[in-house]
Amino acid sequence: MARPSEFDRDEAIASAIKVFARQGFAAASTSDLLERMGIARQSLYGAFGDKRGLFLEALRRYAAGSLEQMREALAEGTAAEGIEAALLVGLGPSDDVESGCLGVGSVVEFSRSDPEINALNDAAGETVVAAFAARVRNGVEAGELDAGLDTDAVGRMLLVLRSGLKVAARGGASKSELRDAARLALRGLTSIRPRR
Amino acid sequence: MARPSEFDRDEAIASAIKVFARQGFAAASTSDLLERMGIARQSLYGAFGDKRGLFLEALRRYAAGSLEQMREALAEGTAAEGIEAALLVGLGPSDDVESGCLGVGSVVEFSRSDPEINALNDAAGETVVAAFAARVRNGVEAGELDAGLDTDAVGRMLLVLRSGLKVAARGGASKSELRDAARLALRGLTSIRPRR
DNA sequence: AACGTTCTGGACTGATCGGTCAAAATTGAT
DNA sequence: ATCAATTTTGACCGATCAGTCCAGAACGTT
Repeated sequence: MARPSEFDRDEAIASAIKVFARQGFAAASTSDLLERMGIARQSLYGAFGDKRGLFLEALRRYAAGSLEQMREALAEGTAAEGIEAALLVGLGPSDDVESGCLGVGSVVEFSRSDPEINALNDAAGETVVAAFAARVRNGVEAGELDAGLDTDAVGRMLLVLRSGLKVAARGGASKSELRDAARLALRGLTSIRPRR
Repeated sequence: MARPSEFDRDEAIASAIKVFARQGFAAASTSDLLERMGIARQSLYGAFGDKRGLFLEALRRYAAGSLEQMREALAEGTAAEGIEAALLVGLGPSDDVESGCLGVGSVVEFSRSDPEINALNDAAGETVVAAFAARVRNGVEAGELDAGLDTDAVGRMLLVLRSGLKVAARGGASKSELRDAARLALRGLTSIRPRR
């Protein structure tokens, strides 16, 4: 048999996520990645093909982890509380001032120019929307949210809102500013309100 | 006297804005810029110092233009209509599928790493927030919006929302999806509603 | 212990990066 | 027409980029 790998693939990807999240794809040099991942050049190309392959793997991993975080937060308290928690989880300068969201980062950096990245982001977005929508339906059934809501549309709005919060966090907004913004945008969902 | 410039500075900046908005700062090579701007290498360095200087100039110009667009849209119809229009102006795939927002793009790309860019974006953000807040106050006085609102906080929320919409647009969202998301997030602002 | 296999480290490659330089070209003023 | 000033042009620079190659080290198997 052959000599086994000396590095842990999961740890290496986790380190790559940090680098990509802070610097973006283009600005993260392979040397940066190798240094932070603690592996040799050949190991990277052997294990991930090339820089883009590593990025795709990192994006997949990040999306899965991010979704899991959101699902947990979403289950908290009332529907409004859970949604607010899911919108804010992982944000704010408390974690890492310079570290951004790989999802938002890749959408902004690549737009629709890379089909594979697009497919990944589209799928991740739909999953998040579905999770939000399910919690909204749940809240409506519990009488916590306005019964007249189009739950899918609300799900999409919440994804938009979360993207905006991530941009604001990356721009330096404080946790309390983010929370206030989230609450204000959520006002329209709670309780029955007169139609104009 | 000396030989006059052969290129129009404003046009050159406008072209640079397009390149930077589509590709970001790092991925836009000086060769890309020169080609699209239609000027020679030395002209760029003579007129703008370096690539970053050109970017700063482009960002300034873009922010001013974007603000002007928003002010016009903001004045339309009722407060809610104006705010919705301001949130959506310039967005959607109708204009250019690949062209993004230089403001959001630079925040995501640079985070807080470049003080000069940060100062520009911070100032632009505050101006937008102030414009939104003023329109909200106006709407409250006209009885169109809930009187209990913290208008500054609403202004900040609207900036967050606009960032999110720009990300969604860059990700390929349709105009109607963007409009629906904006309206849902604005529901909480219109008319008096019972406190939970 | 010897072998085959795989991984590691570091030198290397052509391409491209942002930026500079010097000479030619073009202008208004005299 | 000549001159001073300034832009343009295109060649050029070292640095860095993503990616390749190869020799040697480290393993499981036998």
